[in-house]
Amino acid sequence: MPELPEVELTRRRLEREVVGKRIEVVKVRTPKLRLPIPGELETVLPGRTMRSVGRRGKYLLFDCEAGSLIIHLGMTGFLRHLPDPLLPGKHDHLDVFFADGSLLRFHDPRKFGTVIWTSGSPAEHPLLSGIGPEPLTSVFDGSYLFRVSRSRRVAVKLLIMNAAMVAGVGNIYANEALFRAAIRPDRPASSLTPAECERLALSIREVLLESIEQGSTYRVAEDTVAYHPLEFDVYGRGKGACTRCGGALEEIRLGNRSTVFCPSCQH
DNA sequence: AGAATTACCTGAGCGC
DNA sequence: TGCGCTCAGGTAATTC
Repeated sequence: MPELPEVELTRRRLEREVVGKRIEVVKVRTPKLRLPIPGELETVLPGRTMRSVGRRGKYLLFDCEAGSLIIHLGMTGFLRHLPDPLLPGKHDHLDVFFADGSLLRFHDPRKFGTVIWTSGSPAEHPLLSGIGPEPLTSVFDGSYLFRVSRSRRVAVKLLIMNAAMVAGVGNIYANEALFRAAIRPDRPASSLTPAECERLALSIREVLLESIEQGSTYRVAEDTVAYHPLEFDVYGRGKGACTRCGGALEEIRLGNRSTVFCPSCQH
């Protein structure tokens, strides 16, 4: 599933592919996602030029002069820029046709994705305004994590997956970062020491950055979309052995999400 | 305010 | 071969 690294790689790819292109026609094929795709896209976007592609957490922000198209890929969404329009297939929910004949297509089988239009600043949109600091900026560090965790007894894994606390950390990288920081995911957030918060903030930055770097060398084939081939230490390895000590990993559920950790390495 | 729970959705994998 | 079941999970909304 697209996590922050995949969204960032998508941003970089689309920045190369669609910035500067003039929108000619917009077709909303599936209005009913979890949140409806606004029909006004079809009237407000044509004639506008895509000026930039930004990112806030896992939201992609397309500056379209009159406002911004905001897209979240959800679990299974992806965006492709096609030089020559192919006929839309199943789960192709939104097409943005450009004046040069190419096409930006949003595809999402599970319909967890979100498409938003705002005529104002994306940062001020209600769905984005409450998002916490970007994990790859200096605003996010151990002291920040320590400060916001003091009044929280929730499991630390759920804290770092809370977008209001820090943007864009999903289940995969929450598991990986906690393993790297040697912290048990079910520890109450308020029990973390300043040193542990420092390790955790650093680990989150590292796993995200490494994933972006690995993914950037991974070429997406013309008709398929694949995510980076990173091998994980704990995620998806519930019955496996710890890559560090060789002991048995343990799998539990936190917030109804699969959680894997090493009971002997993580404390 | 913080915590817990639910809804949304479909493909994949599995047992039979 | 196919049926029914479970699982995957980000986020908004709801409830306590």
